[in-house]
Amino acid sequence: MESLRELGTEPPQRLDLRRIPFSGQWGLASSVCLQLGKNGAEEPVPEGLSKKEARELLKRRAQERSQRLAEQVATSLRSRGLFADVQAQNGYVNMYFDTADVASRLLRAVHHAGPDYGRGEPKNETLMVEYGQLNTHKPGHIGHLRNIALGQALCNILGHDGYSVLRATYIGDTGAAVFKWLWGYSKWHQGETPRADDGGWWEHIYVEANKAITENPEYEREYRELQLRWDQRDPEVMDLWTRTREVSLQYLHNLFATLGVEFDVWFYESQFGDSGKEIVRELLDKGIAEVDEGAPILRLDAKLGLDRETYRTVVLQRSNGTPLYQTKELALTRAKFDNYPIERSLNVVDVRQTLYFQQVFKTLELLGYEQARKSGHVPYETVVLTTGPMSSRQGNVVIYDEFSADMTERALATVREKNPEMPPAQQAQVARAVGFGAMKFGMLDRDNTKVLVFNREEALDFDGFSAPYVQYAHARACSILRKAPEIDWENLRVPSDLASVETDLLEAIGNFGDAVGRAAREYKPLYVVTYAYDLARAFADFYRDSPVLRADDEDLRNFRLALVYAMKTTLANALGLLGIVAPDVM
RNA sequence: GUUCCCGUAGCUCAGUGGAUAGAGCGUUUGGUUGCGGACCAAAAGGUCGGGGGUUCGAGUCCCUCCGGGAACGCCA
Repeated sequence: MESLRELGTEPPQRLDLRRIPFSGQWGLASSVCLQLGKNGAEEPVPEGLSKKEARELLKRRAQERSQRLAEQVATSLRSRGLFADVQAQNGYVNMYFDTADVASRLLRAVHHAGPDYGRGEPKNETLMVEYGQLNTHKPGHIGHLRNIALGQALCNILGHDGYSVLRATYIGDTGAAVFKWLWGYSKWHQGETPRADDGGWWEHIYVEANKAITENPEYEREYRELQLRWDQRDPEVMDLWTRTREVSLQYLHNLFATLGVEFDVWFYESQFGDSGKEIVRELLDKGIAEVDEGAPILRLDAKLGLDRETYRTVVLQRSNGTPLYQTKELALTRAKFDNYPIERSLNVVDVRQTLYFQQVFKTLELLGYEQARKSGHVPYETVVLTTGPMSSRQGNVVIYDEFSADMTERALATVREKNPEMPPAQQAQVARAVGFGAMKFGMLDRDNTKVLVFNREEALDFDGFSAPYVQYAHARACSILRKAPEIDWENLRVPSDLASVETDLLEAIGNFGDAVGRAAREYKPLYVVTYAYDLARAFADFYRDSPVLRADDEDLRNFRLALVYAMKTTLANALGLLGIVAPDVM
């Protein structure tokens, strides 16, 4: 600012400072001269130019003015000696720091923080994140996998960024599908022992029952009667439901366990029917809701005085008095607000339910729940097959158990090929890390807003932009560190003439906290995925060009070892946030 | 009809209003005196769906059109 005044130019109110696009040196850039450059560029334009040409000319003049101004500012700043260097480039003023100093601070910071490297400031806020909403009496499929991978990563990321996170799941144990399954089971599979380890078995019974019920009105009546008996707590039906539900829940626990997922709170759909009806009564009593065609409804847009269709109208309960999905959702969300010390509640659910969640949170706002304002739906697009959407009714789903078995089997074959001398137990362990890593990575490697077309061949491909690539970088770093002497942190000396592969790697390591913060702010684990890949790539470039163990100078070797250590630590942290194991060997 | 999302290299996708739009796969050509070749290098490949606008500056923001998907009162 002072430099600008010295030059007789009045600086703007706020000085814009940004990081210089990295090319070997760290520093800050200001575009202030670009903004000022437009002044005085409107000198007369020569006759005979087209409008476009005139515009281009003015643009060019502004550019030149900016650059001249930037050069003057740079000269002035240089003389003050605050920065290691100051340069004018493309109209920007670039102020550079001392490279070795920045590098040294960064490496020590990573060493000091270890697993906490990249943590955000404590936020003093508790969130509840709900994900992994599976149904009992049905298998998990790859659509659920995207949900679980996203939810798990999001919880880890929010936690690392400084929030206190409660992990919750909500299990559908009373939907129509459950009763169709129960009907089919008692009709044709009575003697069979329910299986906690076989999603396909549950799927088969459901698909068979659904088909029969659709085709035969008599069966339709039978299944509805079963549902009615459950509503009336008929002992025989309750017993069947309880027994099979128990095993099915065991299946779900197993499924979550293989993915390394643990929840602090389990909610069940069957808990919220009655409390849902209570909320509906309350909404009617307070005059917020009304009855229309026999069903309680809430005209949200009218209630909120909105002209444009936004929240529309929500039907709160069936006209026959039974609860709807959204009835229970209201009760569930209120239970979260009432029973847990949370400021925010997030639901990781696919994008098709956006409107319902907007309605639920708005309704609770009308009931005076302040937490509802900050709460919300974290939507993501669906997983579809190359043949179209999955439909568990028709049975064209890719069942989770079968897919994960494929993945680990394929991984095991690769491990055996690459490491024939490795003990079988370790081969299996590495294969699990790689198989599950690749599976999750494949679910996280695109934006939430994009439909994921599942392609088995691509999913099984471990090359390129994939978990194994990133995991491999980690294993290689571990391998170098295993063979190296202890790092002498006391006498860490960073050379002043760093190679570009070294500064690029340092830059990548230093970006971790930003990636975590951004991913937490925008609820997008993808940022951590691309970050982890970029870091691994920077490391690959580094160890190709910069020998570590064979570095000819002791200080240089010590520095490079510290660099490898910092990269390994950061990469392990990043993979950990994604729920992916970082193997020491592979 | 209303609202929301998507459209970037042959394919699948990144890209925080900022400096020369990047990866992976695929294609072509290469790489063992080498810390582990699940790797690396080079080449080819772009009207960022079209058109307006805002801005010193637009793939990014606004408007509009086109193409694809989704949600819209008693399914979950």
